[in-house]
Amino acid sequence: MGSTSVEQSVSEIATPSGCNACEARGEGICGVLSPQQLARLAKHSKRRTIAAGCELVSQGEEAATYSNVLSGVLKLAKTMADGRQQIVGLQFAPSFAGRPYSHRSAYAVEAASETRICTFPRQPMDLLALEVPELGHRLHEQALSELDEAREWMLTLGRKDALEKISTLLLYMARRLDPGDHDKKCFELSLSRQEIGDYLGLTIETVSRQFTRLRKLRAIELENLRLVRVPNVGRLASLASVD
Amino acid sequence: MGSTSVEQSVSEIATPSGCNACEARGEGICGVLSPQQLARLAKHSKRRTIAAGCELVSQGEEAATYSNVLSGVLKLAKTMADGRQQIVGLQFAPSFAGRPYSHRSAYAVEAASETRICTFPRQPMDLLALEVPELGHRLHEQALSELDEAREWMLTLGRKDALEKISTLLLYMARRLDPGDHDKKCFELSLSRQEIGDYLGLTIETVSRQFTRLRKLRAIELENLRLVRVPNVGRLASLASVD
DNA sequence: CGGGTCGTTGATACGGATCAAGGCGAGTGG
DNA sequence: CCACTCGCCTTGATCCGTATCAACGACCCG
Repeated sequence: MGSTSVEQSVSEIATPSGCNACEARGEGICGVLSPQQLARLAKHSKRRTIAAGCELVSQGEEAATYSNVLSGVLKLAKTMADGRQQIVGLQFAPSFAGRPYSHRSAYAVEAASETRICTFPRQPMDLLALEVPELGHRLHEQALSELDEAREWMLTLGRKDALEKISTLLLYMARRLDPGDHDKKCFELSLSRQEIGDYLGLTIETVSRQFTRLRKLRAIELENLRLVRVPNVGRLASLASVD
Repeated sequence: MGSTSVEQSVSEIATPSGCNACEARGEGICGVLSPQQLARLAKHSKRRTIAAGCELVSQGEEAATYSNVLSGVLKLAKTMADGRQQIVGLQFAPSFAGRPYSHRSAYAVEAASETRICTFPRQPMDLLALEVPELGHRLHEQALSELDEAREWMLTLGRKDALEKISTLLLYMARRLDPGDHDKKCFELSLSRQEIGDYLGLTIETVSRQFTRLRKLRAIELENLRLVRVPNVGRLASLASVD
């Protein structure tokens, strides 16, 4: 699980003259900014493509920049002194990544898959968030929905068994990566078996066994190790003990 | 675990002409409001004393009011269809309780111990939060620190064993209920053994055994079932595997 | 081809759940 | 005042789900 440094994996640095064409402009936080405000931020912003496994911010570090996720998935992970690890959240496009208003990050931020992000320095962003109520509000809303998600996950971690945990994760990923309310879903899992274990408080062996179990139950099909097909979302949801 | 209704347990309703004397005024949400703004909120606010076990908001309900916790402890709990329960957070004075900007509550809010709160209707509060950046910011900060706390708890739930879980909880309660950086702490536990289990993903029997274990290890002393004395915070922290 | 990483599968160990019994304090009624 | 009950907690015996240990397969890359 050796994480590469950011510098090594920058494969594209472009000045964002093209905020207007940015895919995160609509739903992301930039959507609420006026052209002038956007210019203030964009002056120092950089687009980067981050390789899977690359660490953006390490645990305990006071990050100098925030990011918007343009595509791909970031994982937020806490590691204990003896190496035990817990993933405490994932960030999909087009979300904002960072802990607003200066705080050491209590977790590392790492690319789960190859990820494109737009980074910008913390200070102007914090100022803008205080000056522009709409921006502050957008960040607040995101924090609230991450809080809802974290609490939902506490229920999964504390009270579900291994099969329910894996089903819950697959359902969650399916909803994020193949949106819309089809009955069937298909998506590319952006986490390794180890990472799934670290998200659910399980070992890789248990993760693997439950995948096999779900396949035998015909709740999922695996095209390959990463490509998951869910033929019937309702059945998976009932295995996950989700509403 | 029968929860009484709010109405039955109101033992004191006073018009808050006395916001100025309010103990939550300084650190709480209200601290950032001008007298006029405060008046707008206070017009509809009510102080109540809530008995332990009384449910303020039920899971899935769209709450009509927010509250400030003046004293005591509220617990936030999620319950699955088959009855499994997980506590996903506690709120101590002087914090704000509620999900800003209208959303169904994903969890029930219940008094863990006898609790005094100040309630006020949602709508004027939401408006005020949008109009007064300082208030929005304060709520945002609280959401962020609850998020940090929830993620810390995910690590506890997913990766710690029973002894570490109980030690982590006791340390957390000690810090909240007996603040200051003494080496010794003493506090009244506001949760039953069942509730502790529901917070940590354990059964009451396991909770009880770990209490006994901690007593034998001389990491805690129990005056009675609820009154805990911690002779050496550092030792408890190392049992909790906390930084 | 050999070596490395990642995932799967099997055998066994162990921590916490479950089942069962009993203790203790508070409230109630005789 | 005591006997009784009820809720809450503790302790012991046993069971089971997941961790651990070990072997092996699939795939990739040198």
